[in-house]
Amino acid sequence: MGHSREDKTQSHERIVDIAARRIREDGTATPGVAEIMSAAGLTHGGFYKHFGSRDDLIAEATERTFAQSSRAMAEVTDGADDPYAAFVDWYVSAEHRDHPGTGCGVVALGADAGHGEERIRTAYTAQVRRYLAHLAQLSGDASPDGDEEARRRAAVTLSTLVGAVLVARAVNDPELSDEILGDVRAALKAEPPGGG
Amino acid sequence: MGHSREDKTQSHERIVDIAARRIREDGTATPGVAEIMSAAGLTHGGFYKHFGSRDDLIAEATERTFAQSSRAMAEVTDGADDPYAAFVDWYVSAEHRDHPGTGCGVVALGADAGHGEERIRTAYTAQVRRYLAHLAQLSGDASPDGDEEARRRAAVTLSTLVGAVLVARAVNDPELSDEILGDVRAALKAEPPGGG
DNA sequence: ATTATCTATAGATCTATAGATAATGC
DNA sequence: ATTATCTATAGATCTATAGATAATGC
Repeated sequence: MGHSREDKTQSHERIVDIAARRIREDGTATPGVAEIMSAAGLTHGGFYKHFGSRDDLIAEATERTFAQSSRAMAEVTDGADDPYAAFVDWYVSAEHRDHPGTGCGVVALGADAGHGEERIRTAYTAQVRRYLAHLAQLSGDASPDGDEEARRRAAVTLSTLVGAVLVARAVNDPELSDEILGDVRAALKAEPPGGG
Repeated sequence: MGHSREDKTQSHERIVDIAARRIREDGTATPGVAEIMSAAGLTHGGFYKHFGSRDDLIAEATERTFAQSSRAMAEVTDGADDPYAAFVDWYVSAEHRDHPGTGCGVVALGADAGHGEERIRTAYTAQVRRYLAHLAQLSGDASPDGDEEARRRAAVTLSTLVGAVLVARAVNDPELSDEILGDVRAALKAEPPGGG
């Protein structure tokens, strides 16, 4: 048995990390308490010393998902020659499509957030705002209404990114899936945010 | 008791219609056999005389969802002054966002299709192809590479439509949700498919 | 003494089946 | 006689709890 308080903290982190991956892979409803605890190397009995309920874990895992997304977004764009193109290429990639567990929660958890508890929706909404702000900032629009126009454009860009990955994951024809991703990458980069 | 063979056919249709609505509202995993049968005015015991398993019902309900989507798409564009604008306004509307049960399955079932059985993904893929063909056809592109270009554009447009409604349903700030829908409507109509 | 985790299990829920009931349809 | 639906229930699964165990930490 692991027993120290530090062990407990590490167990907690491990449980949340695993849940954050599993809910993106299979949705918030699918992974059970026993499965998640087992993946964390623990038995299910101790779960309720860590969380008040399964819903509490799912909410915490959702929040962690978006914290990870924020970091990933910054890592991808920071220091890139063309941050906007780097962001598009990262988001609309076969790699991202094929690994939802480590990918963006806005696409993986979109449907679940729509059906879910307020705490999940609040975390989701905050991440959408961060994406919009980041995308708008990447657009170097210098026109008078630049800020407002950039924000409008960011909403459209985000919708396109999210929709492309959602559909690319759902179709069971790999060629069609690749085609959608390729078309969206090309279109978004051909008309970058500040380019009008 | 209702007993005739016609009664059974009607019961079957009612069960599938209700399931097709409920899976779009809450996902394919949520509605139970008992709940769906009860909503159809029946008890759960008779379910397995209609379907081999719950999964069979969900697959049939998915297929019905997309059959309904195909009809809705045609109704919206047929006879419209500007079929493309009519389609965008219909898809990216508050009405569509607020009524997933009668709306498009490509957005409502996207995540479930990604996790789901092959039969669901096949129905989903067929509907994506129909949307792409319809959108490409609405684009009156007369340039040499018109067909190919129109198809590429359709993939981008579909991604934007789907992503906008997914995100608009998930955020819990009504103003942000309305803003995303409004921005996407304006952007897609400002740059219609054949317009370059 | 406290506590992090374990084993065992209660209680609820869900899919699926068995057998009864009351009509239809030959 | 057949069958569409009903009542009742078996069996599996899942969340949550109770009590035991073996360390930590004062």
